[in-house]
Amino acid sequence: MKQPKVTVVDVAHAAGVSKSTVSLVLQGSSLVNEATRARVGAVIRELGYVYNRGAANLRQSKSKIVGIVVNDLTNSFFAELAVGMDMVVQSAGYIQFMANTSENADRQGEVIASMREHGMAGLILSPARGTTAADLRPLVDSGIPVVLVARNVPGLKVSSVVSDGHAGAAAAVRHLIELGHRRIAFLGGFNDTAVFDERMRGFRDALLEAGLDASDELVISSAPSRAGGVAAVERMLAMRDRPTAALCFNDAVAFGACDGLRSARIEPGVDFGVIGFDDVIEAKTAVPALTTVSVDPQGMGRRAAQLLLKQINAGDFDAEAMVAAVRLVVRESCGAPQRVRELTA
Amino acid sequence: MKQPKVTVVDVAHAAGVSKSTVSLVLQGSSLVNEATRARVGAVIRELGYVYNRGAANLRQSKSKIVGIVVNDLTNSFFAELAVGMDMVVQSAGYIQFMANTSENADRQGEVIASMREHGMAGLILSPARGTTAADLRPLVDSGIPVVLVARNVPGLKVSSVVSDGHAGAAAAVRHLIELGHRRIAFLGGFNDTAVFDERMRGFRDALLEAGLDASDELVISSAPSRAGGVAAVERMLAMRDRPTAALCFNDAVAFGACDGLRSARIEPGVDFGVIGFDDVIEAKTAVPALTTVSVDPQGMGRRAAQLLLKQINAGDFDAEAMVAAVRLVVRESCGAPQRVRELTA
DNA sequence: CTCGTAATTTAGATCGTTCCAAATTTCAAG
DNA sequence: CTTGAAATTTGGAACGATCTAAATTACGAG
Repeated sequence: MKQPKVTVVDVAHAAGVSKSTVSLVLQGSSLVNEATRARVGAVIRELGYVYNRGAANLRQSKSKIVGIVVNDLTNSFFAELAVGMDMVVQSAGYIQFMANTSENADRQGEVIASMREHGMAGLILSPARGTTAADLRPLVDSGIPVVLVARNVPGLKVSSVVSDGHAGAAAAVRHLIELGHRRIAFLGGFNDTAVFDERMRGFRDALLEAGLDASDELVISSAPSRAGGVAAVERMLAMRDRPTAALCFNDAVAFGACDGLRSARIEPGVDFGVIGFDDVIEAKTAVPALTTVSVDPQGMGRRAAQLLLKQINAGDFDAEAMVAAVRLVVRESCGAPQRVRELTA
Repeated sequence: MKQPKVTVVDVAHAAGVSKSTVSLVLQGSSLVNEATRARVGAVIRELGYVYNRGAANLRQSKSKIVGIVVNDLTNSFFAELAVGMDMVVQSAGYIQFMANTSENADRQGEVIASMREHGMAGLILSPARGTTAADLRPLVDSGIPVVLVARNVPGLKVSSVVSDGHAGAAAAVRHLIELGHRRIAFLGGFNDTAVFDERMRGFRDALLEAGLDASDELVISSAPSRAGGVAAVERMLAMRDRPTAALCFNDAVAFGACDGLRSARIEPGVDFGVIGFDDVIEAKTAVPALTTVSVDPQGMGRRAAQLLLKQINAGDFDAEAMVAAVRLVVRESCGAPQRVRELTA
């Protein structure tokens, strides 16, 4: 079982040439004679030679490895993101270290350090909650290209690809207003994150633009989860002047909000308008089907990977911020006339 | 920006010792004097030295890298699987190459070859459909530990971690029988896969054990997707002696089956019993909530990773087959008295 | 034949680490 | 002071590739 590992020298010896020639063949150089190339190729296959990229990198010091670090792979939004990256990384002939941090910034620091030691050429990071600029500064300063995706880290001069949370939230709110709602809440999400901030500002701007109330009490933050949605909706229902609709931080919160409404005997989509954010897979099949802001995570992942590869290949580069467009997918939970709009979107 | 990369020699020079001593410090050897260790450590931090694991591996020829190759990361079942592996791999101080194959065996071959060139110490593979023993033979023969997970590849002597499809299917069928069903179908899945075969046999054995009809016409294969479920249920409804319940190949098929039943004005969970397989996240929140066989993919991932690491550390090892237990989660789609059983499971 | 140029091939240094064998330092006992 | 064992430190050869500069071979022209 334990093969004694064949190297270029073995191949060279077996083919009756020098290791330099074998190296040339490996690189597909045009310098080598056709007959020689064929002979060496045959020997390579015969001996079952496996190229040692580590040894090569040592000399060349530029690897074909990128790092992908994601905060939560069990969330289908981020899984799609990762798959999008995977596609372009693979077809560019690179391979990726990929790690999940479970929103743990310490763990994130460890895996990034480990990837660095292993010689990654660049990193795509969907940062864990609580990631600070200081955490990433050493990496960025070392000159390794870094692309942040989905979430930004304030105070850091690196490239990023994020969705247009402001526009998405505003579009959602405008739609609710159009449906006749006049008092609208924003539910869920931790209010210390950049993503929350952006979506919430979109929410507020759209209200102000329509001359409606946008006071702070309408913004109820909570964990960005189903449970958080339940909690937030409870607090909302306790208000004296109750809203008639809500934009939720993400789809998980929206589902939780629906749960909470039902246990108060309020039917989401009929008695109360609910809109989510992200358009996760379940949004389409839930009851009622969730109106939500669709983000195309796979496309975002692809774009982030393309940006990273571009920066790796360019010796020098500047930080570049990309904002991915979003679109409102109208289904049933907002109480709109059924499905009419989704078809035209 | 472009740091001129500091090496052990630089550190050695700055600390006034030899590179051998620095190496010793790096490895935490007890041979080195406490004062020296401290001084070197300080210099390392000061210069921002980054360990080059590639160079080290070259000399030691044993890396801290494992490969994880998954057939479909957008499927939450496999995403959970990957997260389980990630957890144990990370805490063992390893780092993983991770790639998605989208059920493409060619792509799978490419990424595995690439990972090999990069020097992975072992591989966990959830094989793409159509993977043959011949595809993996060279890798296995090279002595690199391989663990197959979720799906097996017949004719290959490697370790594997799979769920107990036979027992799960049998338990589901017994439950349906207990509820009074006497004619039960098996819907969906490609009948040329090992997983299909196993679940289908569990289905048939449970029927025979109860003295019920288990003829071939009750097994209707199709794509293992929502669309496949719709198609399968249509064919089932065209039978003269119509079943009153069905076990589905997986949850996606089960959802499709529900869709198909509804468009025939048959209410799943009331007029017809449906059971799925895998217990994906949506199963709990669907309407009706899906009765299904729960597999604990994260636990399976963890076990697979533990097995792989064990084999990597053991110089020599034997192929080991693990079968993960499953449990039936009774919800509403099978028409059972609501929720009673889930609480006791 | 002999030459010069183009086409091939090659020796040997190098990348950043580990590891062996040997050298050096330390220090308590004689 | 010596001395020898224990404690530290170190030079230099690997590891498996690439790369440079130089060596060798081929071949058509004179």
